[in-house]
Amino acid sequence: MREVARDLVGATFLVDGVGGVIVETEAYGPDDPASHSFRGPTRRNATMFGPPGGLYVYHSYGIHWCANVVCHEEGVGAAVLLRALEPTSGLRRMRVRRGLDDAPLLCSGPGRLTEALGITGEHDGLRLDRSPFELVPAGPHVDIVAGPRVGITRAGDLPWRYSLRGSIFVSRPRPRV
DNA sequence: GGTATGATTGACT
DNA sequence: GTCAATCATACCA
Repeated sequence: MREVARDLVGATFLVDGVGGVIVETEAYGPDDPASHSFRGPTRRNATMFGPPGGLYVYHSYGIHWCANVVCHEEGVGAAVLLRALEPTSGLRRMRVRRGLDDAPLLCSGPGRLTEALGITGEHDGLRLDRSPFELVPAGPHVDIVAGPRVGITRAGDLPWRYSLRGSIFVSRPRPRV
């Protein structure tokens, strides 16, 4: 799933026509203490064990939604967290949903991203290759920076955060350039 | 049934 | 830099 995480950087992701270019992702896999799938299937993470190419959405801190792309590693649940994107389409709707004007603040963080795109728990388990989603692969020349993942309490040393080098749209703890 | 915790964010010192 | 908000989920009894 680290490969998927890298491939997603630079891809264009839209929900109902609203979205942009993915600039930051994180990989969560099997044998990964920080992954929701680590302790086996539960009600929340069931989607992670479902078909690859689905969207895994969960509620975080009782406040935010976080969106992941499901992928499998040897049949075990794995996913890629979408952390940030560069807004390119539907800026107006994003600004209304976020209550902000500043473009770099619209989607620079997993909770912000889902709010701007209108992703909620109702999207959990849906397939990404169907409406309202659109996922356009990145071009061949994507300059990626790898670094430690953000906000986790276990396995914090694994460099499974990937971001677009130099992008101002990545989330707060800026990756080392 | 009860409690601890978190893949975050925004406000405040 | 520090800290509270806020609640679904997971885990334990």
